[in-house]
Parts: sequence; C-alpha cells; structure tokens
Amino acid sequence: MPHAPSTPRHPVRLTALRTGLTPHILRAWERRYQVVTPARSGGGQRLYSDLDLERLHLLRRLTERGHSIGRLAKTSLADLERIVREEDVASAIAEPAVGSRPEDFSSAAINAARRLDAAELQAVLERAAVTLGVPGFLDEVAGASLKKIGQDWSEGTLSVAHEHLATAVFRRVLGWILRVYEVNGAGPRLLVATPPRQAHELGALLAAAAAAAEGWEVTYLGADLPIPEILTSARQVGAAAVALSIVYPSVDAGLMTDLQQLRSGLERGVGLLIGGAAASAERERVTAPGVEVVDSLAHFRTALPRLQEQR
Amino acid sequence: MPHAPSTPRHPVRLTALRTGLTPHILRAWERRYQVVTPARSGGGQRLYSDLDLERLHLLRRLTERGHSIGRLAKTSLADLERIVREEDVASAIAEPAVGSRPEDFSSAAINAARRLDAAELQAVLERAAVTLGVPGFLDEVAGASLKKIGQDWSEGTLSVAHEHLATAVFRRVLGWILRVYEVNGAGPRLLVATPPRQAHELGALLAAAAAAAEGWEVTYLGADLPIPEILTSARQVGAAAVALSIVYPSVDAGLMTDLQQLRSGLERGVGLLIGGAAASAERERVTAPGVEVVDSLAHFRTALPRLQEQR
DNA sequence: TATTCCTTGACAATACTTAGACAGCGGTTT
DNA sequence: AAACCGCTGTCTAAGTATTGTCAAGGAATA
Repeated sequence: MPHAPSTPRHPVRLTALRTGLTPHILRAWERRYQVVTPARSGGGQRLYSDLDLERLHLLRRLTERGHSIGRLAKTSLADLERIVREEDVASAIAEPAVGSRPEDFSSAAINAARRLDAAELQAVLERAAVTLGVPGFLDEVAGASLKKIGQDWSEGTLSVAHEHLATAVFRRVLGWILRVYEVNGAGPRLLVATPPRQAHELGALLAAAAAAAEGWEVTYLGADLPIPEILTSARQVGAAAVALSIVYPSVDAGLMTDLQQLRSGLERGVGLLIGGAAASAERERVTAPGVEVVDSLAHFRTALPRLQEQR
Repeated sequence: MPHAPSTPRHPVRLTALRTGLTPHILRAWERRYQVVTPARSGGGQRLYSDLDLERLHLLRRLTERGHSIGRLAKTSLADLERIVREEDVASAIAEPAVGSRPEDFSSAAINAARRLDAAELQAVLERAAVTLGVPGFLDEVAGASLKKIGQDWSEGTLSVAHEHLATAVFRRVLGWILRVYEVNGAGPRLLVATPPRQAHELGALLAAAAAAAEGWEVTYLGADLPIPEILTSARQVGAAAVALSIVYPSVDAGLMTDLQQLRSGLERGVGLLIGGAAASAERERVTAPGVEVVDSLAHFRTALPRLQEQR
C-alpha cells in the first residue's frame, strides 16, 4: 500500500539533499518561522513528509530568486506553486541570458579571428545569426565585429592575415544569408555593388543581406565595378534602387564623376543610396539630388521602404 | 486567498529585477516624487505590490524613451498604459514590415503544407528562423503552425498526407537548428525524448531546439523510448536534465509507473521536465517531487537555467 | 563507539534603510 | 559663448533587519 503524501518518513539528511537546502537551514527556518513542523521520531528526530519536501523545495526556489523566507514562511503549498508559475512567466520577459547576448557573440567572434580559427568563427557567426535573427545579427554582431576588427587592425593588434581570414568568413556567412532569402519574383529589386577602385566589399555585403532580410530581391555584384556595368545590370534586372558602399577616404574627382555618371544614367524613379565610412565622412560632397547618403545599417533599413514607394 | 494585485509582497531586489530598474533608482524615485508608496515589513523594509510593479515597469519604459520621471510621477496607471500605447503606434515606423511578421510566416507555411509543396515549406521555415531568430521562430511560428495544422487535421480540413509532409519538413528544419548549435563540450547536457507509447515527436524536437538555442548541449533521442534506455543514456552522456514530451491524453497507469521509475532511476541532481498537451491537462497527476510540468515553450525556457544551477 | 541529530545562543554576511552629496546633461539666462 | 540651474542617475556612510552558518554540549541511532 502506497503511503499518503503526508506520512512522515524522511530524516533531515535526506530532506536536505532533496530540497537543496542544508540541515542547518532546515532547522533555522523551522525555529524562526515555523516554515514546516515535521513530526518527530520516538527519540525526537525530525521526520518530514512528502508534502514538506515539496513545500521546502518550492521555498528554496523562491528564496533563491529573491523572495524573503520570512515573508514566504506562512504561505500555503498551493499559493507557492502559483507564485512559482507566475514568476516563470514574469521573468521570461526579463533577461536574454549570458551567452546569447549580442556582445557575447561579438567577443567570441573576435577571439576566433584572433586565433585564426576560421571554422569556429563561422560557427559563431552562424549561431549568432540564427539566434538573434538576421536583422539583429547584422546590426549588433556583424557591424560591431567588423568595426572592432578594423580598429584593432589599424592599431596593429591584428595583422593582415587576421583581417583577410575574417573577411573570407564574413563573406561566406553573408553569402549564406543572401541565399536563404533568394526568392522568385517577390519584392522590389536592389542592386548592390562597390564603385571602381573600392575594393572593400564587406559593407556592401552587409547592406545586401540587410535588404534581403527586409524582403528585397537583391542582386549582389561585388566590388570594384565599372559604372557602365552597374547601369546595364540595373536596367537588366529592373532594379528599383542601387546601393553603393564607399570605404576608402579618397573621395577623389574620379569618384565624384563616377557618381554623377551613375545618377544621370539611372532612370528617374530608381533610388541611389551611398553608404560606408567615406560616404559619411564626406557627406556634403557626395550628397546630390537623387543621391542619399546613409550613415548606418539602421539608417539604410529605414531608407529602403521609401525607395520602394517612389516607384 | 491572498491574491489581490495590491497585496504587497515583493522586496526591493525582486522589484528591481522585474522592472529593470535598480534599488537605488526605486528609492530615489520614491523619495523625490512619491512615484509609488510601497508597504513596509515589520522591520521597515519595502514591499511592493503587483500594481506597483506594473506601474514601475511602464515608468521605466517611458523614461527610457525620453520622458522625464518628474513629469510622469503622478500619472495614473491607466494613463501610463495609454501613453505607452500611443508611443507604440508612433514608433510603428520601426515595426517589422508585412511579410516578415510571425503571422505572415505561419500562414505562408500552412499554405505551403496545404499545397503539399515541401520545398516551399522548408524555405519558408528557414527564412522565418533566420529572420526572427530561433527563439522567436520556435515560439511564434513553429509552435503556432503546428497547432494550426493539428487543429485543421482534427477538423478534417487537412489530410494525413498533409500532416505527414509537414512533420517531415519540420523535423528537417528543427534538425538543422539542432546541428547549428552543436558545440563541443560547452554547456550542460539535456536529454530529450518521448516516453513509451508516445509517438508524436515534434513537441520534443521543439523543446530540443529551444534548449540548444539556450546554450544546452542537447542529446535528442526521438520518440517512444523505453525508460531503461532513457536512464542508460542519461547516465552515459552525463545529462543535467531530462525532458519528455507527452501529447496523447491517455495518461494511463503505465505512464505514471514509467515516470516514477524514471524519476527514481535518475540521480538526485538531475532535473526532470515534462511538457506537452497531456502533461498540462493532467498537471496534478503528473506533478511530483523532482518532476516539473511545463506548460509552454516559454515556461520551458525559464525552467532550464534553474536545472543548470541545481547541479 | 562513531556518527548523526538535537537545542540554544551567538556571530557574520547580506541586504536594506536613510540622508546626503555629487556629476552629467539639457536648457536657460547672462 | 559662458555661467547657471534644475533634473536625474549614481554613490557613500552609518545604522538596522534579515538570514545563513557555526559551536557546544547532550541525546539518539546504527
């Protein structure tokens, strides 16, 4: 015959083990707050029931999370269970937990790059993208990591090798993201590239991925593309907008001519977005009618729907 | 029955945690503006009510967005809620566009399933996972879609073929997620399975993926697993916890025996979580010392870190 | 006999309290 | 501009409350 849950049968030692408390705490709680009142053996030793165990277990959980034992002491078992459940939902809103915060991913990525561990870097980036979602990943991990790497590189903490390895892996991951969003015929078309003499393509890839995640159909053409090629391609795919990334600070006469040529070669309704470090730095020179300079990925994202409507 | 929302019961540090403020700020706000007037314990310590928490939470959100606390201090709860709503509408610019909201993905998924288009279903699910991030995907797309599919199936709108196709694709996508999070040696281990005579494994897979995204190293064993197998495996991989999914409403004597056997076969420190429709429905029968019933994925997620700490 | 458990009283570590001070920020006035 | 000012978050110091931990001496248990 199975015993009733109120049958006293567990000695202190076992009770402590099962509830995660110590015998000392059990006695202190009983002495001070009459949290439970265990039965006694013939010789006066405590014997706890299943119900006591349950109660004590819940109390431990709640006190660990910040409730005060003094206040919880007189609460009924049913109420304790209710509170625990409420706490669970309430705290679900609260924290994203260490290990899956954007910063954690960034630093893990930079460490991997520093160790020249391409496989680990890729794994970290993929995990970040899948955990945070592409928009969050691009804004808070990819952007931040690239910035940090560039910074460390210019400070001499990272070598060219590190930078190349990181570039290769980022290209792979961003390419993967682009592929996931490849889709037939939906969404407006965006052409992404880097103008002549601009070899850094990561910014462009970042923008391409961001646009893809926003539902655009992105044609990514890579770095250092002659203006006529851009024009032809834009016409061919029926682009609703063209986005260029400019990183090198040499915003030279050639570049300005290129931009003018590009703008006048594109149809009226086709938007032209220029982003990247150099674009922000020389915003006044680059800005022109029909040319929008974007300072950040977030800015880029908000500029996109506008272009779509203009068609 | 002490459950009026105005019952004071939360000490300062809990209140700080729940509202995202710090104890310092709580006291400063009270001292300067009488934002709230918490009750006091016998010894003079603050005790906040649920209503206080609600109010403080709203105040934090609004001050973060630039409102001044001095101005908001005397505003009623109802007015605060109204202001927050208005703000939300105003900032709707930042709202995800149509096409990348959870509902859009769910309905696209169900349409694909209805058309028996496995490739499209898989593409939609992958895009959803990558756009929303795995936690969001599991909570708002996978969970919802499966529920809808099950519902349509029981209504006769979807055939067994549809249901099997969907199961196959979901299994593939969830498996992909599990693989992305595969990682060597980090994190506590979780064993996920379905007990004997429980054939529906999608719930278990969902849980497995959620745990993986939280940093657990998950060993997924699939459906209909004999208890001794579970025990051996748990010991072999050194599991910190075991999670089971129970869907069929037949919580029969066999199942109860199985659970008892499982619980007593597991070491003390190893947590045991039971989830799924049947578990929630028969929560009282299933609950036992050392066995925790979880009602939802969100609940499951919050239960996990606890198990980790208990080790 | 060796170990575990009992009670009581004390102590130490946290956590919380108040009152006050200070620094950064945005806006205003000189 | 420069100086000023109110608002707000943060910190300190000194005292109180709460709670975990321990010790001593005796009793029960195996």
